[in-house]
Amino acid sequence: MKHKQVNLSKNQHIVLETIRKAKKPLKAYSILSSVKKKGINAPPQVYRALEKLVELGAIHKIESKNAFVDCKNSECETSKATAFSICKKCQKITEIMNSKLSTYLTNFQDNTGMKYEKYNLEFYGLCKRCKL
Amino acid sequence: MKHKQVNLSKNQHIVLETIRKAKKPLKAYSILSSVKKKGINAPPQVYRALEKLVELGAIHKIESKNAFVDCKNSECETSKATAFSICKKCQKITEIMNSKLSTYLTNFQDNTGMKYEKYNLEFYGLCKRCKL
DNA sequence: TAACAAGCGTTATAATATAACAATTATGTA
DNA sequence: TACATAATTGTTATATTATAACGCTTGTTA
Repeated sequence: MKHKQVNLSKNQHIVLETIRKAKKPLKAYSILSSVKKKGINAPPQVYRALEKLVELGAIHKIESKNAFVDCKNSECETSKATAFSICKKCQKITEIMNSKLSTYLTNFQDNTGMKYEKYNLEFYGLCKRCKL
Repeated sequence: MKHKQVNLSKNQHIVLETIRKAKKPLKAYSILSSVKKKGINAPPQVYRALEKLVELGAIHKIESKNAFVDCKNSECETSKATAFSICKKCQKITEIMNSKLSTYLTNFQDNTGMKYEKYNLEFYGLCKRCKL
């Protein structure tokens, strides 16, 4: 699985590596406290890096959690089509990579005449382990 | 079929009516300033009402905007399956009511063994008018 | 009518995010 | 090279969104 980090700036690189090492989605201020030892001191530095990384498709924002995960999908050049499953109990979040789903949603048209360029889908439920 | 607002408390009723009258999704603090004249003075009063109304399915939260809209879908007893289109330019937000879509997503299963109970889907793009 | 759940009002504060500005670094191109 | 310019950085301050905690009141129901 290929990772994208070639043209990243110093702060972008630090933030991305922090997110990649995490096993859970990270919140901005949690990232901030992790990277203070690397010389990143203030929120705007983190938020700017996050914004850029989202643009690049290197990470995704879980909107309902205000948290960030790295993109595991090598086909994901930009964050135009994202889907996640979120366990309500253990909070485990998994990116859903299902070509039928993404094809279905990418081609979806409602009756308002709107041209969709991007979507984000968040499923909630109980994961395999928490169901027991 | 019971009307959704019959059993609402005073604050819940005020907040719901404010959202219903609005033509756009409202943010919590915008609601707060609208309802000060009706005796609601502090954020927790608004947030409590919003939480309950979301639970009841009377309103939905647009996660990527931190804003609330009333549910236009009479079948929507609780907010278990929601989809919206969001215009990137004019910010117009429309609830998508499409039974094929909701059936497809409600029955969707990925390969992680997770049981989905709820989803929220947000499409972004340009609405008919802004496309021109 | 006692007991309990739900709701209320209030103060304070936590958590999330951005504005604004000056300085620095990277990149393209004449 | 040298200049323009776009991107990035560091910093302070502040805006925005959301919740904790506490005691009181109201509504429900056994």
